[in-house]
Amino acid sequence: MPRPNAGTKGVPRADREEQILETATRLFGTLGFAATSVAAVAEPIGISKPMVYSYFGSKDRLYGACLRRAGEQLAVEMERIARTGVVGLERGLRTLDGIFVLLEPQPWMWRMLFDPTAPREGEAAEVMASYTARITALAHEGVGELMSLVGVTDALDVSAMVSVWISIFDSLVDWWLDHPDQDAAAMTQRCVRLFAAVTRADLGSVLA
Amino acid sequence: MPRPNAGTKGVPRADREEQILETATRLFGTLGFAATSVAAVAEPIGISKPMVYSYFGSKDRLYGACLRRAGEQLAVEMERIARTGVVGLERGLRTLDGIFVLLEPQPWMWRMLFDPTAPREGEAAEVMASYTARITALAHEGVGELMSLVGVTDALDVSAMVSVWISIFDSLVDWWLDHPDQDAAAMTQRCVRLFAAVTRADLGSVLA
DNA sequence: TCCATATGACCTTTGAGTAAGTTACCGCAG
DNA sequence: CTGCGGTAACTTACTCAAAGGTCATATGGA
Repeated sequence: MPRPNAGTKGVPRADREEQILETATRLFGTLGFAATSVAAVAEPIGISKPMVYSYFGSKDRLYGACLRRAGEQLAVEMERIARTGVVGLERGLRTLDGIFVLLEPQPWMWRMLFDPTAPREGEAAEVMASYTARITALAHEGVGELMSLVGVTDALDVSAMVSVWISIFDSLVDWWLDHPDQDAAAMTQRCVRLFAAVTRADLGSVLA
Repeated sequence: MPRPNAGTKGVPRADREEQILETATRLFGTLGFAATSVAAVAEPIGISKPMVYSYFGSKDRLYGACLRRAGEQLAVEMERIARTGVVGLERGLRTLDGIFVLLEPQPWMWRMLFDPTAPREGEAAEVMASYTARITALAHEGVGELMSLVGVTDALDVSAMVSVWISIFDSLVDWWLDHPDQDAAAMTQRCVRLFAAVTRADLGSVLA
C-alpha cells in the first residue's frame, strides 16, 4: 500500500540526533519525564515515533542521553568556578552567575537533573544520580566552606544547608522560566540584591 | 460464583473515608500524584479499588479531598501566626516552627500542595490553586515586610524572594523526610542556626 | 429479610515499544 | 549523462501492559 510521507528527507543521522536531543530536553525539562511522551518529542520535529526509537532505543535511554548532555555542561562549569578559588557567599553568587549564563539559551536544562518524576531505576536513573552527586558534592564543598567561615561545623546543619542551597537554585530557575524577559545578567544582579537583603536582615529575639 | 472476601466488614462509612484519605495523602505526598495509582491506595487498607471509587468517584476528586484537608490545616495555621503580628525573619522562623509542629505526624502532607505531577486542570487543580494562592499570599506578605525593612521594594525582587522562600520550606521538609529521626523542635532549632549563619555571612566584594 | 458494604471481572484509554514495508538519495557501470 | 541497485531514512499499523473507571453480583449485620 502507498505510504505518502515515507522515505528519507535527506537529514543526516547526526543532525537528526541533535534535533531529537534538543527537543526532548526542552520537553523533559518543562513537562517532566512522566508527562512527556515519545510521540510528543517526535511531533514538533515532524518525524514519527519509531524514528526516535531507531535513534535512542527507549524512552529511558533518550532521557539518559539528554541528562548526560545537560549534566556534563553544568558539572564542568561548576567545577571550573570552584577551581577559581573564590569562597563564601561570593562563590555562591559566581556559581549562580555561571549557571545563569549557561542556562540562558535553554533554562529548562536544569530542571531535568532534579526532575522528581524521573524513573528511580534503570540507566537514566544512574546517569542522573551520578551527575546530581557530582553537583551536590560541589555544593557541599562550597556550603561547607561558607558555614565554617561563620563557625558552623555540625554535619547535619551543613547537610540541611546544602539541600536548601540547591533548592534556592531550583526556585530561581523556576522563577526565571516564569519571567522569560529577564536575561542572565539581570538574574545575577537580582540575586546579589536578594543576598544583600538577607545578610542585612535582623533575627530579632529568636536566638534567645 | 462465590466471592470469598465480599460482604461488609463492619467498618462504618466515616471511618473508611478517613482511612482512605489518610493513606492517599501519604502516598500522594511521598510518590507524587502521577506515580500513585488508585489500586495502590486501596491495597494497604485491605480493600479493593472499586471501594475507593464508591467513596470518592475519581482519582482527581480523591486528590482534591486530600488537598482540601491538608491545605486547610496549613493555611489556618499560617494565618494564625500571621495574626500574632511578629515581623521580619522572626515571623519566618515562627511560621516554620508552626508548620513543623503541624507536619510532625505526617510530613508528606506539605509535598502534596506543591506536587509538580498534579493535574493542571480539573477540580483538584482548582483546589490546589486556591490553597497555594492563599499560602503564597501569606508568604508574599511576610517576605514583603522583611524586604521593606531592609529597603528592598522592587516588585520583581520581592516576587523572586517569595519563590525562594517557599522553596526553602520545601527543601527543609524534604530534608526532614530523609532524616525521620529529627523532631519538629530540632528542625526549628536547626533553622535558627542556619538563619543566623546566613545573616553572619559576608558578601565580600561582589556588591561592587 | 434488607441494604450498605464489599468484590471479581470487565471495558477503555494511553503510551511504550515493534514489525514490516516504502521511498529517496548516492555511488557507480555503461 | 543516464539508469540502476544498495542502503539509510522514513512511515503506517500493529502489540502489549498499566492504570482509570464501571457493572453485576455476593454477603454479613441490623
